[in-house]
Amino acid sequence: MGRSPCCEKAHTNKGAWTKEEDQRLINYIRAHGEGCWRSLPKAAGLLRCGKSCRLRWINYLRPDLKRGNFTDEEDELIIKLHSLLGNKWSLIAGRLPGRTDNEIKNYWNTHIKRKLIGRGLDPQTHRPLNADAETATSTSPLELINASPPSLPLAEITLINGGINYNNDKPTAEFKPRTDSGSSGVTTDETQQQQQQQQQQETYQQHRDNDELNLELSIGLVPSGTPTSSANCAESELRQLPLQFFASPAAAAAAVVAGPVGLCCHLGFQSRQACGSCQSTNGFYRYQRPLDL
DNA sequence: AATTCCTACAACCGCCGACGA
DNA sequence: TTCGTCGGCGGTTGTAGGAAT
Repeated sequence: MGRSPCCEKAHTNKGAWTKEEDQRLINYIRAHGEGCWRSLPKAAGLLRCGKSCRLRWINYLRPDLKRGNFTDEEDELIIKLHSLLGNKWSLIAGRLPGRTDNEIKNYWNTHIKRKLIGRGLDPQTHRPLNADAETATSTSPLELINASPPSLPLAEITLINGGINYNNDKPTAEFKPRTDSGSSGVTTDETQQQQQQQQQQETYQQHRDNDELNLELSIGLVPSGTPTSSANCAESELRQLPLQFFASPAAAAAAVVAGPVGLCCHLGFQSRQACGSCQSTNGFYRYQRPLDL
């Protein structure tokens, strides 16, 4: 037995919305607020599916929507957030006031993808396009978070070339190499895996030592009580972060997006000099100044 | 001027998780 | 515990309008 349709499709309009339909929807929501989308069309006198009403309102009619082209700052923020979250458009949209997930998704597919390709980066992995073919089936940073042990303390996360480090109170972070073996179903025996990981770690170290490409991205939760507009967020403050535990890796990832987040991204060729907003400790860049998002 | 191609984006579809009965 | 409903999400499609031929 299949699922019942969300609405009676035989008597619903489809396609582009008319001005009259828009006005009916606006008037109804102004009068009654956003409520039960299923019953809204009938109550508002619309021959539309409730889902369609919701989409129209959220993506087009909402008064707080920002219209117009994306700014360069928004571009870069989307790129950074995508490198962290993958295609989690709703989470990304949550960090861009006035922008919708649909809008960002479309903008990504039409503009940013090309922009990244122009920079020589793979839009999905954010890694160099000329990287080895075996990295094509790479794991997204969010997947790496999901692959991490449950109830992970998320005081600070550092993503490095697709790898991920969890830094809590230890100055030396353990590097977790990315797993490039493709689908999670592929398994090798343990010694092979260990050898592979060791090799990857050595390769990574070599790249670091040789000052080659720097694709580091650091992210940390802003300590509670720290003003996000603060010019300086000393690392000592970060150390005092109470450890936070999350019920699931997904919850941890969501917390990264929901709360104030400090981001620092280094693209291009490696230089030992950190940007003004972060500092390097033990080879790992950490943000100093939270980004005002 | 007509036709074809390309781009941008609004809208739809199907799936999933949360929630209540 | 199971089942049905609902809201939300991401992927995909349809189409209007502009550019190229």
